[in-house]
Amino acid sequence: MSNFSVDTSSTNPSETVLLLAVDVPLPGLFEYRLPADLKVDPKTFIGQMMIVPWGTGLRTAVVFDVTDTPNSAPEKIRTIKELVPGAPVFSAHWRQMVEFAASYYHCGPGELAVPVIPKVMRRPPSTSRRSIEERRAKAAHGAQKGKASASRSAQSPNPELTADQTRVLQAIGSKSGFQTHLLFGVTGSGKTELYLRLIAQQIANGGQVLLLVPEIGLTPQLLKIVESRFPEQTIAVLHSGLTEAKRAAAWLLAADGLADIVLGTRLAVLTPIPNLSAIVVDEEHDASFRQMDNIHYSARDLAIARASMLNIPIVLGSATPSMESWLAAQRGKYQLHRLADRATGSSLPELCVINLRNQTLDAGFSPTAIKALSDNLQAGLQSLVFINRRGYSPVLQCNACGWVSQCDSCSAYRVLHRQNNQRGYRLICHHCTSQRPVPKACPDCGDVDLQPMGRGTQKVEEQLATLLPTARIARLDRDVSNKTGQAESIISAAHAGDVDILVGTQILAKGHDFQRLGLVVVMDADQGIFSSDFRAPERLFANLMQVAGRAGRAKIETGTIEKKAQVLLQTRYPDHPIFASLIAHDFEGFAALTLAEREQNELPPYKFQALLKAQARSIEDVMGFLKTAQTIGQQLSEEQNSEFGEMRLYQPVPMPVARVANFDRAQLLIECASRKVLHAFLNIWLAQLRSTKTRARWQLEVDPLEI
DNA sequence: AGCACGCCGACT
DNA sequence: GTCGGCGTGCTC
Repeated sequence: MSNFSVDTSSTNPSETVLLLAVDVPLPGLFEYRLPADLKVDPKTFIGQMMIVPWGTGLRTAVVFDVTDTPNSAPEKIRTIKELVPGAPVFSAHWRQMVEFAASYYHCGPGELAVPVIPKVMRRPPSTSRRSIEERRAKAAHGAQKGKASASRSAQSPNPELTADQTRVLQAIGSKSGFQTHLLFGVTGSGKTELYLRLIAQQIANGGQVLLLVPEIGLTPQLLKIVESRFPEQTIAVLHSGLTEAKRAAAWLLAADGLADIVLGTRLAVLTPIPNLSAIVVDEEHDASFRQMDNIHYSARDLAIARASMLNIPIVLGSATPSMESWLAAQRGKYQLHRLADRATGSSLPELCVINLRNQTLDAGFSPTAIKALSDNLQAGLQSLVFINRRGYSPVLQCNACGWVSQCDSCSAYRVLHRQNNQRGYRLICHHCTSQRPVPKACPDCGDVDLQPMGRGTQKVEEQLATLLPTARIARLDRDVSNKTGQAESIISAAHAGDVDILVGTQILAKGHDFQRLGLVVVMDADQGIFSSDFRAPERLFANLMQVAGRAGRAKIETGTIEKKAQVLLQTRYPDHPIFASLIAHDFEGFAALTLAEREQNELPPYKFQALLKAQARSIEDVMGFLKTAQTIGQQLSEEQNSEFGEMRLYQPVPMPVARVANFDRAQLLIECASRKVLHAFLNIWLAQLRSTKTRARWQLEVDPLEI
């Protein structure tokens, strides 16, 4: 206890105030005063969680610092309502990381800091059902009990490492301190086993390990593997599908240093982990590491920043690394480790490209694909059919006058969906989720000849049933997986062998092992080849590799003959170089080609980008704002002796879907070869934009993924 | 982002 | 005459 007291009388010219990260999308920290009767050194509150008045209500906040020289006028500074007892104290390292992230993504520190705290712990103590101390005790008890029951079950023996795995494990272990390792290997090459070995090494030394995965809800296998390998250890699982109470319990185990392994999705990257000694990011290329609810950040990049600040190793694993990571490895910034062997001994699947041109298709399938599906069914094996469109049909059209099922709030069509339970159909907009019944006759001309154009998962499922009447067919897409339990039951039915053909979207490619999978059909491999988004081919390659990986996980034996799993890619552009790389399972060739193209066209990862997005009720307001922003930016870069001479500002353009829910949307891309210059520019530019009067709502996205 | 204030349309 | 839509402005 110090005698440092807080003088609230306004005669004192300098008073010590706390600087807090408050959960609002405003830059910087906010100044608050301690209650006058509290005679405690304000510094002792650094890192504590507080409830503070904000506007008319209350907000959760974290104390980041103190200052003797507040910026606000004394009468503007409000007093902290209360301290949240029992909350973990956020370490200097954690605060540094949040401040780094806030400056990098040009958002408020509180926007990042507060949402990582479980909701039930963020409330004022008086309104909480359970105190944090109670939660903590319960979580620790639960973890203890979990260990006890786990240790009774036999621990699965560690599999023998391949020569490749041993070499990589040694290479990673030989480097101490911060190092980004890029672990490159196809599905089944044994990346997971390496993660487990690394984790074992770290926890043997008393460290905590953070394991980040794309979407844990869909990959319970990994959790099972980790649990069975570490029955004596405490594992904190953090993902968006948990109940708030469970999330709080797991989070406390991590934050109190009790969890040996923190297994989580992107949300977990900012979890306080006091003894963090290594980080693993599985499927580092995966887009789901990006964007949280509102703020767009890359969990992978933040994980690297975190490892760097703590001077600890980080391992990024992928069969198809992002171009950013691959280039960093080429330049020696990351250490590249290749895992060439297929550790499970199963062969890679055979990929075949099917030219759709001049072919008579049946239900969207080429004759080759239908024959393959039928043969695979005869052989008693399972098939996966990929179609990247939800619903029955992407658009409903009037054959007489050309009317289409345009959404009246968005620049998109309403998609025809078959209702899950009833027989009926509805038109649903995938952007604003508005629904309409299917009109009996054309709203424009009254003709009754309304035709569904194109096909989605529902139609494929229906048509396949006609084509192969004996096959047991199931469907898996977001519409199905949104209904609780439905996705799980379909997956377990597929695992149990009760499904012959599984039709679905990309959701199917992630982390499922189908033991008797003999065939994968990709109905339309073409989206992405001629997309306006320069990253589309990269995503296509990663998706197709992942899909192919599904088909090659296990050796399939029919009778005495070993059957190689087959992947059929239907395309109208069979000569596109992407397919040659795919057939050869040659990511490196694809990456070399892609990087050369990116360098030639001055695109990331050779350039750094930021995207200013704006929306308003009228397109004039949106474009007006972005034009102003462009002019301001242009002036900054053209000033005499400007350090921003190399900044490039593009013309504002409407977004690919220009209108959503009656808001017009447009964007302005800016780009620079130097990250440092880009961020210095953004700081000045954004400050000017904030003081620009406009009807448009806007936000900045750093390192945008989709343009 | 919330939340309050303020100004215009369709209803008990 | 009001309820409520959302446009606008403010938050230490």
